[in-house]
Amino acid sequence: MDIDMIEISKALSNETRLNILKWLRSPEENFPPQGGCLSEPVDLKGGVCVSSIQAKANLSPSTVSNYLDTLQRAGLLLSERHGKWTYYRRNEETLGCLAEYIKTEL
Amino acid sequence: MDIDMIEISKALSNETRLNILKWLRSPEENFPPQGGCLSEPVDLKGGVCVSSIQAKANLSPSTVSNYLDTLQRAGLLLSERHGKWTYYRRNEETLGCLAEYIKTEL
DNA sequence: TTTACATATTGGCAATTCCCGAAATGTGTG
DNA sequence: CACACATTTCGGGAATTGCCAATATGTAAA
Repeated sequence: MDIDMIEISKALSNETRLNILKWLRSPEENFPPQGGCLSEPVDLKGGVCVSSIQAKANLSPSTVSNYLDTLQRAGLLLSERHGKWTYYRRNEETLGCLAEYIKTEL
Repeated sequence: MDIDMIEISKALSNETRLNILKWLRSPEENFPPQGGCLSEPVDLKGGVCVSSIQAKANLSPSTVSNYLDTLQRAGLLLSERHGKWTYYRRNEETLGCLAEYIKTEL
């Protein structure tokens, strides 16, 4: 697992993106139940769809979509598409490596 | 100790600033001996003067001075002036808090 | 005080980021 | 197929950052 510290830092240097990461720590506390419209039940692994995140962030859909993409390209989020919806969740592996990196290499 | 995650992330989202932080982990390995021109011996606590950092970073003095200021305002560096020289060193307290913050709050 | 040197501050242009609306794409439904 | 809806991509104006040269400030030595 290699940490691109610059990409990650850029991704983290925006309040909304930081909040999205924090909200996704407890999806059930911060977002309505997910996956209710899916035809088949799927394990969403705590993932939340873009529109739920957009409603909470109070920014335009395109901005939120861009932010989620930024976080994903930095390796901080994972996404999974089910039907019309894309569910984003935290990538705990990268977040763990990040804390470790800061402690041991930065 | 409060972490301003946005300021810190902005400070870390530049390769040279990241390198400066890493170089300052082992000043004696990365920079010439410091404080040799001072009239009285002082404990520099591993601090390195701007010109030594500038020589290694290979950027203009004003850019490096700005970068050091950015890192200090984010709480990542400490500075101490002795004579004509300003010696910068890592602020390990903030760096420790940062790793802790990422692990427990981000 | 004059000079030299270390550093900090200022001004400015190029590049990047922020955030949006508009348009495009993907996907299930009638 | 046509339509509605979720999301992504595109284009652009405002704000911020990157980096420099020029200038200003602080400090020690001549």
